[in-house]
Amino acid sequence: MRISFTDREADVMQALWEHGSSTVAEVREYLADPLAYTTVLTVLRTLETKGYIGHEEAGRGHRFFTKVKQSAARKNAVQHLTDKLFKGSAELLFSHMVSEQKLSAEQISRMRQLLAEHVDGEKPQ
Amino acid sequence: MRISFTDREADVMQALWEHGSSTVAEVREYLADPLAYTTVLTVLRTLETKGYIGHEEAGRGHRFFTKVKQSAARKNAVQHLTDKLFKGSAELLFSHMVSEQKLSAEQISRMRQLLAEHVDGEKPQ
DNA sequence: TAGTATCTACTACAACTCTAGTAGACAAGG
DNA sequence: CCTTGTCTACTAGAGTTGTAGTAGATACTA
Repeated sequence: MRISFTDREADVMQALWEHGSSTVAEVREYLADPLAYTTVLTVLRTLETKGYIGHEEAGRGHRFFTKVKQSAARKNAVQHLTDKLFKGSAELLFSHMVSEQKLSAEQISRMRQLLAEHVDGEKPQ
Repeated sequence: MRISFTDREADVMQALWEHGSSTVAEVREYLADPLAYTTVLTVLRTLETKGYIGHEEAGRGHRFFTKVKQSAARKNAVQHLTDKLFKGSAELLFSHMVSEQKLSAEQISRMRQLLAEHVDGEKPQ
């Protein structure tokens, strides 16, 4: 099943992943854009309807928590982007990132390091 | 200005980038999903309204052509994905790709090659 | 030139998105 | 107990997306 968020939903999920289960008021504070309390609540309920989050009673209010892993959502999003704009080729996406997304020398060297480690992990000598 | 496509719009843009300027009937053939002629036309008109494509008279019909570069759209999409799900860190996205997006050994070695070349390009000794 | 096929333009409509207001429940303060 | 604040549930409305039908123009065909 496809995991996908609208922009605003992604903001809210990000807040929940980052801060753990939260009340509406808390989520509202975490968000960069100033939204009405009810607006945040509506987004949360939408996410719950879609099955991406759940909630439990907590005193007078509710406390919302994620039900999908951030890594799963990321994987899904990267896959979707790859399919839609990079003809399904992760490699193409990668080479785009390297050439277009002006990366610093340090970033590049860290990436090389990462790749080297990954290869080592795959083929333990 | 933000460049963003809905899923269907992305399909159509992909077709136009890949095959060059095309008529409605042609785009319709390029698409994987079987859509009504009028549906394709509607998507094209939406894209035109948004300024992403243009059209010229061609015999009885129209011929549509892209007005934004594929690389620009890609860049924009990667940026957006990075912002929304990777806390704005391209590096995080990259490391996710390396660790989660099961890549073949060949792909990894090609990536390493790419990175090596990129560094050389940056610092011509 | 009358019929048929093909186009674009306009319209439709349900589902989803985004934002928020209002109503009603509930709890705390005095 | 009554007022006030906070919380969720319900409702709302404008905008977008996805899909397609109908109408009317235009061109080919017999």
